Amino acid sequence: MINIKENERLDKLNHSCAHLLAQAIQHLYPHAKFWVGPSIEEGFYYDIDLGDDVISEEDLPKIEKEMKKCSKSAKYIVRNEISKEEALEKFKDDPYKIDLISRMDDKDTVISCYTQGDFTDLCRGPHVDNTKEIKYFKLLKVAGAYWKGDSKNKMLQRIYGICFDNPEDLEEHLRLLEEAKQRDHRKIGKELGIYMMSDLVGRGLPMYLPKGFTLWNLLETYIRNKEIKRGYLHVQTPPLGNVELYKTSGHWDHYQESMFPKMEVEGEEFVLRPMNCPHHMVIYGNDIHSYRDLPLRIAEIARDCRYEASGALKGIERVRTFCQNDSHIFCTLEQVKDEFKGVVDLILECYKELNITDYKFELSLRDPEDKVKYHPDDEMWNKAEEMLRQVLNDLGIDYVEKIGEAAFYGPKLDVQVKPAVGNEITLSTCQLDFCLPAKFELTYVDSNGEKQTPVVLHRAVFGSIDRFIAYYLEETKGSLPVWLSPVQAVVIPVNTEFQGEYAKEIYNKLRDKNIRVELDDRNEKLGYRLREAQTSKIPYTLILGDNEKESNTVSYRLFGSKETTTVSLDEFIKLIEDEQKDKF
RNA sequence: GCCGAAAUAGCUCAAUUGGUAGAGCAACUGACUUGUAAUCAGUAGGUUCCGGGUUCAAGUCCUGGUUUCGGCACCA
Repeated sequence: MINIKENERLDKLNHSCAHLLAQAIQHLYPHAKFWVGPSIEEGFYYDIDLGDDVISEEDLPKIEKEMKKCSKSAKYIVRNEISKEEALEKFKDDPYKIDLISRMDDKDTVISCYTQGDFTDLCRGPHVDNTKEIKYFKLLKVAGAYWKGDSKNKMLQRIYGICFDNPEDLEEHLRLLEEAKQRDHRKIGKELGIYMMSDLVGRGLPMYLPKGFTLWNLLETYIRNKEIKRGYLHVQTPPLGNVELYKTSGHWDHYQESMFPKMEVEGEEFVLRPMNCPHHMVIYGNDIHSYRDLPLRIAEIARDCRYEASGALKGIERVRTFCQNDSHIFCTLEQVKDEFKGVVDLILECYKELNITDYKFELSLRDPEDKVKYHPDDEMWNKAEEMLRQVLNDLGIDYVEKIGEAAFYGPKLDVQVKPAVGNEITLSTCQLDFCLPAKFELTYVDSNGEKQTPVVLHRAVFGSIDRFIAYYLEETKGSLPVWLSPVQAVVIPVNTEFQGEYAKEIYNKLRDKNIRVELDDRNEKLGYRLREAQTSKIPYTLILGDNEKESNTVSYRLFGSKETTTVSLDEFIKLIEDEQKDKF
């Protein structure tokens, strides 16, 4: 999908379209006050204070009509530069503009305004020359948005839209938006019987159906085997813990609002765990460790519960209980770089095998100003952040730095992807931690016989299995690779009476080989059953008629293809086995 | 959590200004025995998300709640 910000002309056009929107709003709602209206990757928006008025989606056509009228009036968009004092005077009745102006640097005395006909807006520009250039646009959605992005502030109304230079591009964009909706994991997940939700169970609490759980188990086996090959040691710990555990870790102070409330039993207080680090710290502390034991990689596919804001829930992408493919690597300071490299290498290896190509790395750093959230040890932070930077540079990995996105205990590397609908999400994460081991008083004995505190890397390749499945369904449009398909093949006898036995025989033989196969010998026409196999996105459809029965072969059709290939059963089995070779 | 919208059969959706809740698919029964994306006929299926209210009459209007969707904030 096109990124408006990357195209100078479209960037300008969309920004100007935001002004056109504001002009139309001013005509229709004369009391409206305007905050900001920038262009963004997917078009533009304008944040508006309408007082007690409400704009809903059904008002958009009316606003678009007024915008068209403003566009047709063909006014030049004229830039004026004024001083700060003049600006303060000019916009004295507009608290939002006053706020913007007064925050501007005093040295930067020149303030620019853009005027088109009866509408003037404070703005840096640049803009297109004339409103008549803004022709092919569409208002897409209305939303609430906090003033200055702060939830403590008043909520303004935001209108989103997009603008192009010609009707074809606009239409194409709208088509892509529609297509994205079609591959939303919530839609595919329902169609393919991956998971379900129930009000009776509770919101944000997904239940995986047989097909979904088959996929889940395959992913678990896949990643666990990879970890075993890389020297990880798997453990199992309980999905809840004593409140003291989280007071020790610091999560009680830093993370409580995301946790389900504590429960009290016989005077003891417990919480459902929101993450697994504390448990793993305790496991490390169960033994004394020599430097010879390190790095010690403790891993677990572990269930966590987080009390996510109700408005944040989204299918299985954002839920209130999920499983992390988690690990904590305990190591010496000298080992951090190699271990970190190992984690990045594992992530890249998995992405390659899963054919995930559209992702980016983010290095999340602390906000040095935020002394409340972040452990106040600048030296520690600087060291940790520099270490991660160095490894990324060594590996030649492109990344962007994000200030204020770090965990409270250390900086992290996140792998970000874009889902079909909505904001970027984190798929994988690797976090460096100099804090928790000290809080749990963890030690190892170094070569001089002295106690040292280990460093910990927190990492998850599948940040959550649930979220990974969500993303992967969208990436593959539900058409999973053979080695991950819940149903790899379906056997269809052409005629249930004459080839039914042969079909059953083939079905049984495939099942004996651990191939995930279904038999469709319902009394329906071949076309009907074939269609269903295709809409279920099953990779192989085996069609067995007299020809196959007599020659002791199978004919298969690959998902999405119209071609039929006839082979012996052994050849077919080998075909499937080859596709999952080296995956488990 | 906040702003806005929505919720009708298992699924996808209809139902004029308030006036008899309907279709396709799926399910079930029967017939048909089928060679590469929907065989035909019949049957059954509903507290119209849940409470309360207005009205002769509510899927439709008002009101409280629940869930979902689009955003914001938060985030694996």
